[in-house]
Amino acid sequence: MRRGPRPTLKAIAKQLGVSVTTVSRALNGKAEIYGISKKTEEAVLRAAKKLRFSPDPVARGLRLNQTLSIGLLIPDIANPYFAEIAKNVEMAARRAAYSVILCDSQESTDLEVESLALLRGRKVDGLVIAPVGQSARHLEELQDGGLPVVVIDRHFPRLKLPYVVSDNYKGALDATNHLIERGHRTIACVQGLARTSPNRDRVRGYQASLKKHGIAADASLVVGSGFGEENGYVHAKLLLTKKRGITAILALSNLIALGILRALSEDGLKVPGDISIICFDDQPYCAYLNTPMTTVDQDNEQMGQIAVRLLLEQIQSPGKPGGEGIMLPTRLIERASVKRLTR
Amino acid sequence: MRRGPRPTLKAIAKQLGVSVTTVSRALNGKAEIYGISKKTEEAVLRAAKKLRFSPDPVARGLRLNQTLSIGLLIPDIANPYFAEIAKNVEMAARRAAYSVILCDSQESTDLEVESLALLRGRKVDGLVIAPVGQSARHLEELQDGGLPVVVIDRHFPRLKLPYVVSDNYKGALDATNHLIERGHRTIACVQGLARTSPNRDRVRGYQASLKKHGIAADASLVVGSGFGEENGYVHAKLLLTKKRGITAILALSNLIALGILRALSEDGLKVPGDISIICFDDQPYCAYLNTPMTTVDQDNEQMGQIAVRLLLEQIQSPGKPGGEGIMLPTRLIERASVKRLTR
DNA sequence: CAACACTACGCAATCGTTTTCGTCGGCCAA
DNA sequence: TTGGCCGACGAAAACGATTGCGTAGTGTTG
Repeated sequence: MRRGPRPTLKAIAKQLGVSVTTVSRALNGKAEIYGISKKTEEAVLRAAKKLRFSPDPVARGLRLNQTLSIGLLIPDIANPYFAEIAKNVEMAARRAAYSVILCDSQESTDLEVESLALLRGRKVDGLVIAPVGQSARHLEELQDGGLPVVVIDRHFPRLKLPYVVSDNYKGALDATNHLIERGHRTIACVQGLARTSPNRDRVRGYQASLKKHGIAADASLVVGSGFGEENGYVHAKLLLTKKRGITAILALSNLIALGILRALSEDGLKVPGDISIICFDDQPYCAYLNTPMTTVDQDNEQMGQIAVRLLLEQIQSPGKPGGEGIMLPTRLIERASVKRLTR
Repeated sequence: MRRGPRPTLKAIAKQLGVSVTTVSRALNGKAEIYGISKKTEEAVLRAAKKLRFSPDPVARGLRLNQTLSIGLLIPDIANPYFAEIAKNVEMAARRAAYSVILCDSQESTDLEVESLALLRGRKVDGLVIAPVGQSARHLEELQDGGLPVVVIDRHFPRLKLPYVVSDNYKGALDATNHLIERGHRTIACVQGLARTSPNRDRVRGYQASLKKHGIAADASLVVGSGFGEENGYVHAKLLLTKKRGITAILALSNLIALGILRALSEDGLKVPGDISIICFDDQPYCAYLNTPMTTVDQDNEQMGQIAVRLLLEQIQSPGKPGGEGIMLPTRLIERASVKRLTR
């Protein structure tokens, strides 16, 4: 269909015997402002339609210093949680005529820094970042407002950048309450990366619930050091051998839960018969595990959409003091992995 | 750090008292060709380093008609299978200094067409497409070689575009052989979208295995009409009520398998005690299901990397008759969802 | 009839690079 | 002395779109 090179303003201008200026103005709806006759305007519009003209975004970008694209920086796009966020970011951006340039930092701060430079170099109009979360040094220089940025999933309290995160505190609080209300008293918590904000908030929520119910916090029940599966496996194993009387485990990520399941299965323990489990981050398969898993669902759909909305607001009205930050509610999805204890 | 506007060629030129031309040539390593003295060259290089100069890709793109970006068009980036492919495409592209513009067609051919236009409009240097697969009309016009393209996952035999797909035929053949060798004779197949190439090839593989072992093909054992979970659930239900003697099911996608598990669980049937299952598309959680699932693993890591390699080859040497297509081997991962029958 | 306003446009600069032609001075050979 | 050649660079034209100033022509008014 589309034969040869794409049409340019010049082509249309020559065909109609008018100047490039006039064509540009007519196509940009500025005919009235610049006093272009209806006749000419319509002729231009018709010609443009016939030739399927669309302005070259590269040339446009050079002149206007605006690319109609945003950068999306994700620590691991293969993680279904982030993949879903990416999907919603893409959809929301597309609706606003923006394209998404995807960068995967592979959970490496170095690659995150490199990607940031790359995206700036490409002159994206804005940035949605799910930071690795171990360091914020390189993010600080984004604060000056040169480039609109929204941070998602993990945030840094000291950073003055708008963010969208889950209410991790409340999520963990609810989950722990749920366990305690069903008679559990000795509840372990297998955590992820200790120095990240979601992890800190979740542990705080867990501890707050215990305190509220008058249960003494046992520091040795909070273990783990990563959001991956191996971490869940190892620490479940250790917990099972070293601690007595654990009736429930709160897993601070999905993969951690899978690791715990593996450990339990090896030891012949049943869920929820022997041990109850709640984990963060609902996934499509959670309902189809042999024991459907009770989970703390994060609204990553909203997270992606809101992030883009905040970003576009910044882009459209620069200089405004970018929002403070938004916390999305979590939702406890009850399935079958928690047993009601009767003593 | 980076204060004010980024440095330009002109800035460097003025500072050194040379022309923009000279700066450009020195920076592009063409000093010798154009006879620029070592002295000048080094001065330019030093100044560029000091100012942290990097050429504006937008301006460069306008002049060179090349954007150093590729488009990645995926039917559903939230699907972990595609997310993993996307990750590998991004990594491979980055290694070659290309950026990835992500488009999600949401399994809609209309959106696929729209995205294609958008990516062409953005003048990407190449395209990696996992087509929705229902229609190829809009892909035909990509054949003329104007824009380098590689098709992945699903392909169209009549389309003269290089592709990278799994050996779906062999994967299904192996899986069915595996079942038959363990004594199964009445094997159902719950398929996905019937008109897509992976589905066709898998069904052919399934049928070939039956034939090889002298088992009459029963057309009513091949059911289903989509790769989603609901399809698996519904057709498993129907199979269980209408057909007798089924001892194994081959699920042509991961989500289908989840649906089947749900149906079986509702009917109180155990895997593999009552029914054996093998499904396509290994996922991280497959090993952690209560009955770890035997799967046909596709090498989506390779798929992404090879796709990018093929694409870059086309980009770097245009006019060459883009490769024929590549089939990646699948791998049967044995876990515990298949029972050995003894009669 | 000169001054002015208004209509309907066009010229040319601009964005930052790359690249096609030069140019200019010096040196050497004829 | 002059022609040729080489070393070392520069001017300017692209690439395609946008935009700050014009400005030619027509009509109106004092």
